[in-house]
Amino acid sequence: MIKEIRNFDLKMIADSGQCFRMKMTDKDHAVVIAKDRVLEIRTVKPGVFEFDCSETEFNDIWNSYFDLDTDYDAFIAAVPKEDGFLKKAAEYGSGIRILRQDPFETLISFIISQRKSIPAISTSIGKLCRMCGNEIREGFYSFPEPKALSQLSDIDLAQCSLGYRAEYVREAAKSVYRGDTDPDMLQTLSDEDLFEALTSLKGVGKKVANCVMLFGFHRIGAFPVDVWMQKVIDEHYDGHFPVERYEGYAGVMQQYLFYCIRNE
DNA sequence: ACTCAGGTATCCT
DNA sequence: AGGATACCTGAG
Repeated sequence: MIKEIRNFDLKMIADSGQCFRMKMTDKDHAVVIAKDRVLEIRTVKPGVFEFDCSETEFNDIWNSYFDLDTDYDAFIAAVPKEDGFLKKAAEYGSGIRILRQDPFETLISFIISQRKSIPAISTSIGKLCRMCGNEIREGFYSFPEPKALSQLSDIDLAQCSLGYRAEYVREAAKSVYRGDTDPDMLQTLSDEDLFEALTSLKGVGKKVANCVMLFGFHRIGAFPVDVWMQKVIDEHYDGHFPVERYEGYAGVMQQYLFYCIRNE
């Protein structure tokens, strides 16, 4: 499958921090694991990509996963010229898209993310998948189902280097497995109610809830503020970022800012 | 060996 | 309400 795609850069997306299961295998090859699928992508030349899947699979799965029907130029163009910093950041990160990742995987991944470095997060998630995901291809494992994850022993969880997050992960998995937390139901909630539902889970605070909303439920108005974002906001926005100016898509701006400062 | 990491719960005032 | 503190462990 050869596709011409605007605003799509493999390395930018892999490094954007929204996803822990997409890796660059070399300069222009990426491997993504999502659901029960593994996908390899190659940059043929700027703006042109080869996907190692059928056209049907591309249309059914990956087109939506990479949010390819959304016009990101419009987001970039929406930045007012008064905000030179964001303007520059949006140009710099113009290859980023907000992936439509699985809600359960995103929830667990960002619970794990607290007080961990990105490499450490990837390691933990990789161990979890190997431990109780399905081997979908030689050496590649799917993200665990809620049932499998909720049934891991303390020893199993400790082996995944979860530390004090182990209880959070187990309880969240249990809650989903029991049906108390139902991703399909959550999807129907308003942003406010979704935020409430997520933060009612132990180990899910404001930042994690916003990441899960943005990356797992595609609520692109969600605006996660972590230590990096706080630094930009303090240094460039006098302590307050005008989220209200970007009502409904502030999360896209967050990604541009985040990517920019992480790579400057 | 030593610090710090994409935070959160809990315990204060 | 808002501020301080402990927390598991791997990566650099």
